[in-house]
Amino acid sequence: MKSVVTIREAAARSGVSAKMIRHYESIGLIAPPIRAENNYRFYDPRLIHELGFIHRARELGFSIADIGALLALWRDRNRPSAEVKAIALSQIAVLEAKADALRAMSATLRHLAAHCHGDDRPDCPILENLAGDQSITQSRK
Amino acid sequence: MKSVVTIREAAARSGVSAKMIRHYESIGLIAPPIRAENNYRFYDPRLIHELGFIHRARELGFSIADIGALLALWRDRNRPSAEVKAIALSQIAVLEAKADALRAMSATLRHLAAHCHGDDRPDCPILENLAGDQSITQSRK
DNA sequence: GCTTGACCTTCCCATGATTGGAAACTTATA
DNA sequence: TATAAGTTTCCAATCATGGGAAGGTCAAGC
Repeated sequence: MKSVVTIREAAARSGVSAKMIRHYESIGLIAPPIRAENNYRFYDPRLIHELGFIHRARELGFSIADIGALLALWRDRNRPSAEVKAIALSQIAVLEAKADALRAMSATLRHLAAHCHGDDRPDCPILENLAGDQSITQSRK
Repeated sequence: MKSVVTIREAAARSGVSAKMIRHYESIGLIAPPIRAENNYRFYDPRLIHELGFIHRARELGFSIADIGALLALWRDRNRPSAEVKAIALSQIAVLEAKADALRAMSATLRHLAAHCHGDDRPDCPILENLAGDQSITQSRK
């Protein structure tokens, strides 16, 4: 198993598409790999490892900026874990805020849809609500 | 209170920014408003109403494409409510899938962060996990 | 009348992460 | 040698929104 591979193989091993590998290089997130005589990029295990790191961080929703910071901390053997944890906690807060917003939208829509016949008749509380009629969402038990 | 107003007033009344009002017109989501002799746009209550509709639909996370369909249904007095409900149910599914994905990310991160000291010491399960070390996320109680 | 400031217009560009594709080149297969 | 499959760079599109420039228009105050 070769340890220095083309961009296609690096993509397969890291889970990052070849397109995005080039992109991450262009924005300076990863170092440029070595080039063969034919100008092809070749990736060593260290770079592939970093790409895998990026891939997993993206799966956790980290922004590219955050990943840049995390990579810098990861490369620093003496980094304080507090810095990493602070980024993670901030990201948790962002994720939960987004999830809450989506849940709120979903709950409102479910409420409206529950009152919509969903048949051939034209009257529809969903449209009425979007049109500004408050009678559905107003709770006046 | 004038019933035909400038774009600024239409923005204030509908909750859609003037920028976005022009944008929605440019993509055909709303009809072009009348123009005064000086080429200024002027909005009548019907258009302002539609902009309010769009604003509320955006708050519920509908895409512009979906809003176009909803607007068409809204303008059609004889539309079957089933079509509206189908769009809403699809949107609910999208929202909940996104919320679930965010919650899963958050849960994983919370789990990792809980095991991170968050002090001056360099060892950090968060970075270890991102680096590909599975020992944290593997649950082997 | 002239200046100032607050509008309006169109146009281009940026965001964030990713994908698609074109044009040109190299390599491997048949 | 033809072809298919890789690679390179560059440009563009996505989605919804915002920023800003450059110029036209309008009202108020002096």
